[in-house]
Amino acid sequence: MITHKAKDIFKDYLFEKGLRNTRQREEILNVFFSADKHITVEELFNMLKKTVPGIGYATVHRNLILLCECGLAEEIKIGKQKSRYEPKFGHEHHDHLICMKCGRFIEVNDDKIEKLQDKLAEANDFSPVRHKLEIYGYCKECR
Amino acid sequence: MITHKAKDIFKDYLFEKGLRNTRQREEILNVFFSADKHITVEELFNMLKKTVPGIGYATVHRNLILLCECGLAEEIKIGKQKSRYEPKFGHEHHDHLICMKCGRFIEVNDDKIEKLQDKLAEANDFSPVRHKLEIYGYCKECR
DNA sequence: GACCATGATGATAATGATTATCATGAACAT
DNA sequence: ATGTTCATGATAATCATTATCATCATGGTC
Repeated sequence: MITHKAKDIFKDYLFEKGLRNTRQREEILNVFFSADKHITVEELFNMLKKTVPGIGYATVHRNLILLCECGLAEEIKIGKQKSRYEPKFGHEHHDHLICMKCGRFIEVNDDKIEKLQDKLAEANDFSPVRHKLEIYGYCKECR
Repeated sequence: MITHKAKDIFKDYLFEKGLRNTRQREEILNVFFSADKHITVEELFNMLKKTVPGIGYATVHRNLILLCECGLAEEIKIGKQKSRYEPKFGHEHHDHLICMKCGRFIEVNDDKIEKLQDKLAEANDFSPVRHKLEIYGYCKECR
C-alpha cells in the first residue's frame, strides 16, 4: 500500500539530491509499494511494463537502488538467489524464517533476541549497527 | 591445522561416492585447512599454485564444493562479496560480527540466542534446521 | 606390471545477475 | 521558450560462478 508519506519522502530525497521526478519514478514507487513483499528487479520490471510500456530494465534497477538509498526499500540477498527488494516505509525491522522447500519467507521479530545480540556484540568490543538473522528450515505446509 | 581425521573423512567420502584421490585433492585439503579462515576460491587458488604448479581454478572451485558436501567446509556469502569458505572440522556452529569498515569477521557464539531462535521458529509453526546470524557494525579498531 | 574404464584435471567458454555506457529524450529553473 | 543537466532505454561490459570437453591419471583387474 503506497502512502502519501512515502511519496513525500521520495520526492524530498530527489529534491535534496538535485534529481528529477519522472513518470517512471512515480510508477516504480507505486507498483513497488503495492506489490508483494520481496520482489525481484525482474518481477517488478514485468509488472511495470503494463503500466509504463517501453520502460527499461536498467531504469527499474537504478531506481530500486535509489529507493534503498532513501530508506524506502531494503535489498535482501539470500545465498545465491537474485536480489529481492522489500518496501520499508512504516515497517520496523524483522528477521526471516526461510522455508528450504517452498522458499517462502516468514517475517518475525523478537525483542529478547535483539537485546541479546547487542550484548553479545558489546562483549566483543563491537559496536552493532544492524543485523541479519535468517533461520532456515521447513514451514508448516512443507515439513 | 589439518588433522589426520579430516583427511580420513575426506577419503572416506571419496570412496563412498566412487571418486578418486588425487594429488590436487590432497593439497587442496592441506592448504585449505592450514590457511586463514574465510578464504575465497581465488585466494586458495593462488596459494595452491605454489604447491601444485599448473593447478586450475576450476579444480580448486570444484573441490571446495566437494569439501562442503562432505561437511569439511562451509560456504559463506555476505552481501555481494564473493563466496568465502571456512574449514569446519572440529568447529561448532558460530555467528559472525562483521566490521563494516575493515571487513574483518569475529566469530561468536551465544547459547541463549540459539535457544530463543528455536522458540521463535516453533512459535511460527516452523521447523528450524540451521540459521545464519550476522551482526554488522564496527570493531574495536575501527569504531 | 600392463590394461582399461571412468573419473579428474585444466583451459576455456558459457552463464546469469548486476552494473556501466552513451545517444537521445525529458524535467525544471530561468 | 530555452538551455542545462539529469533520466531513460538499449545494449554492452563486468565479474563471479559454473559448464564443457579433450586429455590425463587413478585404481581396480587380469
